[in-house]
This record gives sequence, C-alpha cells and structure tokens, in this order.
Amino acid sequence: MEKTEKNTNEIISGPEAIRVRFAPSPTGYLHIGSARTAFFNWLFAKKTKGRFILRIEDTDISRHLEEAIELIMDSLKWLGMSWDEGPDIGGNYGPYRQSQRKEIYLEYAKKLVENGRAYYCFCSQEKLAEKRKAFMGDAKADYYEYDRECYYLGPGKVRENLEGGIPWTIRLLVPDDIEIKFEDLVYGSISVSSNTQEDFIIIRSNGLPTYNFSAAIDDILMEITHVIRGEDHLSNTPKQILVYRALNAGLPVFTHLPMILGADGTKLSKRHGSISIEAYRQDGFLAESIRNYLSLLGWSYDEKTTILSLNDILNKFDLSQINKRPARFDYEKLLWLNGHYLRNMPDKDLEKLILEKIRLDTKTFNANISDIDKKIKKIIPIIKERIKTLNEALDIIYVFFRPVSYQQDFIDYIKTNKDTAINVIDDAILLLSGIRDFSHDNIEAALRNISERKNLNFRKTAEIIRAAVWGSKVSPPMFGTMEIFGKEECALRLKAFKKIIA
RNA sequence: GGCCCGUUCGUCUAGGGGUUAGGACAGCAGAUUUUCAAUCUGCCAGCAGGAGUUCGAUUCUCCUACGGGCUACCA
Repeated sequence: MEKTEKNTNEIISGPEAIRVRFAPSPTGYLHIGSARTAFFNWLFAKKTKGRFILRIEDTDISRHLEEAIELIMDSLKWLGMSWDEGPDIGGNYGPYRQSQRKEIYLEYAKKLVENGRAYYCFCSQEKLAEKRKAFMGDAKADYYEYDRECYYLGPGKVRENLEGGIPWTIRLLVPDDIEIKFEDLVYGSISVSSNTQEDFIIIRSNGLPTYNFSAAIDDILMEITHVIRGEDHLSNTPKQILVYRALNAGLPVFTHLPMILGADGTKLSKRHGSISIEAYRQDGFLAESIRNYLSLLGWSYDEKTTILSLNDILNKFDLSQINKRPARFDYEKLLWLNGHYLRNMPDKDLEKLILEKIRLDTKTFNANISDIDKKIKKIIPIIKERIKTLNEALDIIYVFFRPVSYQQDFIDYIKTNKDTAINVIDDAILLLSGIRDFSHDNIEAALRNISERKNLNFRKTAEIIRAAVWGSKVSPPMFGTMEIFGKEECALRLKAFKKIIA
C-alpha cells in the first residue's frame, strides 16, 4: 500500500515485451466500438512487434452466447486481424476464456483474504438492497457505500458462517484516504480518492469473479503491458488499480479511447441502425473502408489525410495522437469511403467480390451463373463508379438478368409524348437491327442518327430508349448497357415497350 | 445526487498565445455528360458562455452550461 503508482509503468523492458489484449464479452456480434478498440490494440501490437491477445470475458453466464465467440472471431478475421494467443489457438498464458479461469480468480481472492486485503461478506443481495434503501432514505445521503458490516466479523464467526454453508462473496478492502493516481496515455493524469470507492465485490456468490477483478487478474497474469480500451472503462480503472496494489503488481500503461457515439450523440445502440461489423459486411462494405473509417475515429494522422491504406495506418498510427473527444458515427462518410475504395479497386478484384456475393445470394438470383461470368467483365466497368456498396452493385447487375419492370408513373411520363416515343422506338428497332457489330460505338452512332433525323434533342431520344431498355429514368451508361444486352434482347425490349405505351 | 472525463464548421478532425483557424464527409452552385453517378471548380459553415492571466487569447487558469462514462453479486 505504500507503493506509489508512479513509474510502475516501467515493466516494459523492450518492444518485444509488449503485450496487448482485446477482451470482448460474448453477448453478440462484434460492434463498431469494440472493433475500433480491437483494431487499435492490433495496430499497436503490430507497430511494436508485440503480441495481440484475444481474451473472452464470459463471467456473466446469463448474458453470454456461446455462438458469439465464433461471430466475434469471424469479424476480427474479416477485418484482417489475427491474434497471437487466444481461446482457439491457445498460448502460454491460457486459458483465454474467463469462464475457464474460475479457480485462478478464487485462488487470488483467497490469497487477498489471507493477507487482509479482502474479506468474506455474508450479506445477501436482499439485505444489501435494504441497507441501500435505508441509507438513501436519509436526506443527506447521496450515495451508498457498503458499510463493511462483514469486515468486522471475527475470524470465528467467519469460519462458522462458511462451515454453515451461508452464501458468501468476497469484497476487496479498499484503503481509506488514499489518492489513486494513474497516467492515461490519452486522458493524462487521473486522480481519484479511494473514499469514493466502496469495498466492491470481487467474487460473487456463484463463485465467479466480477469484471473489475477478473480483468485485473488476467491483465496481471497475462503480463499485459498496455491496456487499450474504451473510455467507458476509465471510471473502472481505479478499482482495477486497487486490485493491482493489493497484489503488489506493477501497472500497465492505460490508454482509453474516446467513445464512438451514434449520430445523435448518444451511446451507440441498436436503434442507431447497423452497429455490428457483420451487418456492414453483409451490406456490402469492404473491410478496407471500415478499417480506414475506424482509424479516423479518435485518431488522425495529419491535417489533410483521409484516405489511408492498411499500410499507411500501420506506418503512421501512434497511440499518443489519439484525442479525447467522443466521436459520432457518420454513416455518410463511411459510405463515401466505401465508394472510393470500390471505384479504385482493380476490376478483377471487384469482380471476385461481386461474384462471391452473388453466389451467396442464390435466393434472389436464379439466372445461370456461367452467363454472369461472361457478362460481369463488361458490366463492372460501367457500374463501378456509381456504386457505394457491393449490394448496390448487385441491385444494378440483377437488372441485366431480369425482365424489365416498367413503373406505371414512368410509363405515363413517356406517354405524354406518345407519338414521338413510338416514332423513336420504331426507328431504333429498324436501325439497330441493321447493325452487324452490336457494339457501344455502333449503337451510339445509330441512336444519334435517329436523334438528328427526327430533329429531336438527344437527351430526349436517349430517355425514350432508356425507358424501353432499362425501364427507368436512370441507368448505367446506355450504349454499353445495350451492348451487354445484345441485339436481340434490345429489340425485344423495344418492341415490348412500344406495345405498352401504344 | 456523487466521482471521473470531455466541448474547434451539421459530422470526423488539424492547429495552437499574434493564423485569412486548415482538410475531409454532408449541403449548395457551376463545369462535364445520353440519365444517374463519378470527376473538377467554387461557395456555405466552427473555436459553448463568462471571468481571469497577458500587450494580445480559440489556445493557459477558474467558473457556468451542456454532453458522456462510472456509481450492480453487467462487462
């Protein structure tokens, strides 16, 4: 207890010794905020040639989903992160699931009891609730702190209760009147009076540890040198430091990352829409753009750089540049970034990703795949700069393989100039049929020819043709689109549309 | 309520005692164009408020307001 926290950061002896961990609680999919935390840990490990450890914090059985562990690992891998130690691959500091470390926590807790740094508590939850209620009823009281009733139980009484099978918990004895100080790499020096911390429970009556205990024990045992986590844990840090002190363990470097909030500035939650990495993956976002976007939340390289490849981030990332301000999640910017990466991706890579997605989407898409393989190479160049997600690409691509569906209001719109429309379509059917090489350039020539002969604005001409061929006011560039459809399909569509408006 | 943390364009941020306070997304306008995009150009827009320190504060200090976190046998 006489130990000061200062300079205990010195436990790092060299870059090889750096060990960081990402410690999710498996309650569902990996969400945006956790992903950023994982990413920053991973980046730091990579940069320092340290080790990145995955630890599963599953000490609250009621909230945990076994499948979530797999889901979280999948998302991490998809984002390009791999770990050096973890529940699936093991390591020298295992096991890496807290539910499998139950005995370890108990052992340490009992050690603390023996040293007089912790004590058994036999107060039931009901009793505690009553105490709290009674205390709060007192007008002057504004916060309740455990009254240490069980701390004053004599050793004989404790043994008697234990042997009598009375349910117990273990509480950490928090020293009075000391300042708990630590240096946070982001938030600077933080100081809290121990008087604001009660003797919190470290082992629950079910024998499992509480978060602040298990996290500290594991970070000590796993020799974690840098604890990088969300700012929501800043207030927990003093409690964990108390555990470090009780065990005479050196402190890691604490680095708290500013929160990622929803667009409205409140804590990111389901009602903000997609918050899991998996959801974004399914919506057709690239790992690359998510990484880039995440890297920009709470960190920035300089005053100008927005686009950062993984390599750039790896080269430039620096924990000391992280800011303290909570950031709001800006979907629009992510979308823009994704579009940027999509546009700048080699066609072949895009093709691979799109084909992958199409194959997964068998329910929606039932045209034959070999046909897609042939056409996709021509489709990609004409759609790639107008998509922001892979899913948007699919939406456009599907139109190439489906019968056109004409919207009534759009039909009505074309019909306002019915005679012209029919005229243009007739001409198109005729001229197009005469083209031997049904190519972009020849199609364009033919259509421009119609426009001139009819003395009709080419915009108007194109609008009519587009309506017939694509079924809407908006389409990918039309000549290329028609080339992909081929002569027969275009003729068919033109004729069909003519009938509809006639 | 208590404790801890934060506050630069709508959003992400750069900067930092003397700057025309910089960039990006979004928005708006224009150019280009067969449509929509993309692209290019331009525009709009910010130091939460009040004291203090100082020759000079957006920058340093304090207060207020607002926001967030923690305050559990959740993590």
